[in-house]
Amino acid sequence: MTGKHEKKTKQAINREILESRILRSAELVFAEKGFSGASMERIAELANISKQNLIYYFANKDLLYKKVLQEILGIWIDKLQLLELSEADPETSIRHYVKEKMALSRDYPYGSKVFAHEIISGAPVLKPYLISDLKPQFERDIEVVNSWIRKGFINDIDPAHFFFMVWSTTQSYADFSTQMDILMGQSQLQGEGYLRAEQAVTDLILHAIGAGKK
Amino acid sequence: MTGKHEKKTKQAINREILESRILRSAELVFAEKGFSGASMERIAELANISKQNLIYYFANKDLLYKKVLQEILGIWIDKLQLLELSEADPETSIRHYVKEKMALSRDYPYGSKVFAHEIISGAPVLKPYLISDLKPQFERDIEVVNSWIRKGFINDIDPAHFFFMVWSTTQSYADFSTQMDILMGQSQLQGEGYLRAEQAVTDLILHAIGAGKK
DNA sequence: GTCTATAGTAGGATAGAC
DNA sequence: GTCTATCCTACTATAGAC
Repeated sequence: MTGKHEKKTKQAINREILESRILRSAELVFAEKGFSGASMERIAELANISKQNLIYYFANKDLLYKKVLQEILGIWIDKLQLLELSEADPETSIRHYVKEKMALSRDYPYGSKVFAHEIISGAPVLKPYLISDLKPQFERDIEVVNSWIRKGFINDIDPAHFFFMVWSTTQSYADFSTQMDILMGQSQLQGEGYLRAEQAVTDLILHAIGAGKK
Repeated sequence: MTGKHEKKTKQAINREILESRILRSAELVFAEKGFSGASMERIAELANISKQNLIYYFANKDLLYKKVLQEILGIWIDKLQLLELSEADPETSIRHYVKEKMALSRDYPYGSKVFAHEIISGAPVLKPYLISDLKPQFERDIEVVNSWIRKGFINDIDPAHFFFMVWSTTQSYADFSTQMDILMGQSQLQGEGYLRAEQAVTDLILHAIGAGKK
């Protein structure tokens, strides 16, 4: 009935859907148990397929782990280019940057946790990608901040350590959410509470660099 | 020759030395591989004893892991009481607090990483201790900051999110050192470089809350 | 493309000699 | 207290039927 090409497309779409379901399951398990603690069985179970079928789609655990990591790093690098906004004033740029980073922590908490596990473990898999993909962007963004300093728009801060602060602070809302939930009560960081967190972080960071003083 | 009691003491001392050597080895392996990735064999190897002998001192992996976690949490809670300094002005208190926290990241990087792995994984072991030991101190410290705000010493910030920022920023110098080394060059965070980091972080945080304006 | 069965291996833990 | 030998479980990965 259906032509060969149409059939293939449908298959391809199904495959894509299943693969992304597998990747989301893997993300969750790697986030909770780390690489070694994650079992292919558990990932398959969450994706509602058999372990053997999982291996059909992703030949082994290493490959699956690598895919999950590349996915989250790709999203991060894609969404976070301070450079794009270099025309804008520091306050607008930083507000946007922090908002995006906080949104990533809210929308991809498991990816963030997998990334954190990986870096803490010494980045055995991700190291080359940090060098090739993250470092160039980091250096461009440093230059943007330096130009703000030269123009007197913000305080004479250390740009590298400033970025470390923004990253660690915003990412902690994903990585350390367990601790925050314990200390504040879980409800304090959902819905409205998360907006308050975003506002608080933005305010602290803007004051930290003296933005908005013109 | 030696009396019974003296002998026992000597044994006890040797035991203590060996146990702390084991704990340091375990800290390192748990930091690099997480709980599941760490093998008792590897820990024993680092401590220069046999796996079976390791089990003689620490009956199983869970127990060893728990000990390592309790040790680092104990050190942190012990050294970080903002309350103790509530008599001092905000700038002095915060300078001291950040300095201590940065020192902990430098001196106990592996402990910090084990802690991070644990929290990211949902704090399955540490949760009760966070509730019983960390939370009360957190609430006292929140009150100290609130009193500063009431007296007009610092900006009207959100104390909880302020602490999250300080913790995540300072701990990232232990947990995310791999990433920092890649981005800045490893030499940039040793010796003098670490002092510069401490200075940069302190400045950013003091400005963030508007301390020192009196 | 999905399943059953199973090979292969790593690692935690125990028993018992010395 | 330390060692050798061994058991047992959990998990990755492969082979082959359907």
